[in-house]
Amino acid sequence: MPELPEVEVCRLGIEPELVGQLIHTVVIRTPRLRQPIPPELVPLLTGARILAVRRRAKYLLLDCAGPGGEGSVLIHLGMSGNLRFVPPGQPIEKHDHVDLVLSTQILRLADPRRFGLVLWQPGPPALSLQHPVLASLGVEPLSAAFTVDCLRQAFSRRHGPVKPVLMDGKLVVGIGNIYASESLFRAGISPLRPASGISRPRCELLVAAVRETLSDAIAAGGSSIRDYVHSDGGAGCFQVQAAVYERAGEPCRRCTGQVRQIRQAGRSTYYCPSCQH
DNA sequence: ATTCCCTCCTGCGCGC
DNA sequence: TGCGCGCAGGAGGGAA
Repeated sequence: MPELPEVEVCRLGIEPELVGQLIHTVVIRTPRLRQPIPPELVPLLTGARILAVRRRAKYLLLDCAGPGGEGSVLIHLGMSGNLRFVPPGQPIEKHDHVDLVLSTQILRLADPRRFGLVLWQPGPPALSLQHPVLASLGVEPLSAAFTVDCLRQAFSRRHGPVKPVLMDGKLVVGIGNIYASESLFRAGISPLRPASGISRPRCELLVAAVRETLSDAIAAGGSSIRDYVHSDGGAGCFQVQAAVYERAGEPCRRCTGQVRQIRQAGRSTYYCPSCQH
């Protein structure tokens, strides 16, 4: 489900509830996610305190310190994961896989498709970025490091269509299938255009478009597409504003044309052929 | 090195 | 009503 904005909205929602809290117990009901949940998580986290809640790409990082030492919990929500606070005694539902039991509430991870991850990186918070799943990730699109030069460098050796390239986390993180289409629409760039051939002025447009699209989505509370829910249970509302995503055949919001749906690298792409070149 | 295809898994909407 | 099919926010691995 979640791309960068949804993960960031989730982080913003859970951070004030989690920081400073003591973890009473951890319950792993379903260890089999995309990778097995490391069983040592239970003894390591029992009695530990949560010091910070950070985000890197689409991963949430819970920095913890306790009797078993310090380390960070890495959580990825995959396609269908969500984190919610529930009161003690809340009945377990079918896809509730992990509980972080705090003093007055439980942080519960549910993930029907089980494409998510819960991992552990021992050591101080700075070391968490060296975990194998994080070590070779690209630049954060909302950081100062995401510049036109950075994007041009990344595009220079990529001769395939720009849309799948934009989704490659080795270059830029956090841009998934929705926001790739939306950002390209905002920049007026065709998803079919070869990445390496995009001019500097167009790269400038794209950097700005990615930043704006992601920030707007965060401000709007994340996407409400399909089963996305906030940690407090409220739905996001970005879909209302989606310019092209899942709007095949509908009128473009900017011109009189129709939104078209194509397939790229196995994923649906939406764009307006008359606005995007 | 880059690019595409497949896979992991469940649920949903659609056509028949 | 029910069944089969295709598709769905991700991302890593392997083949070409």
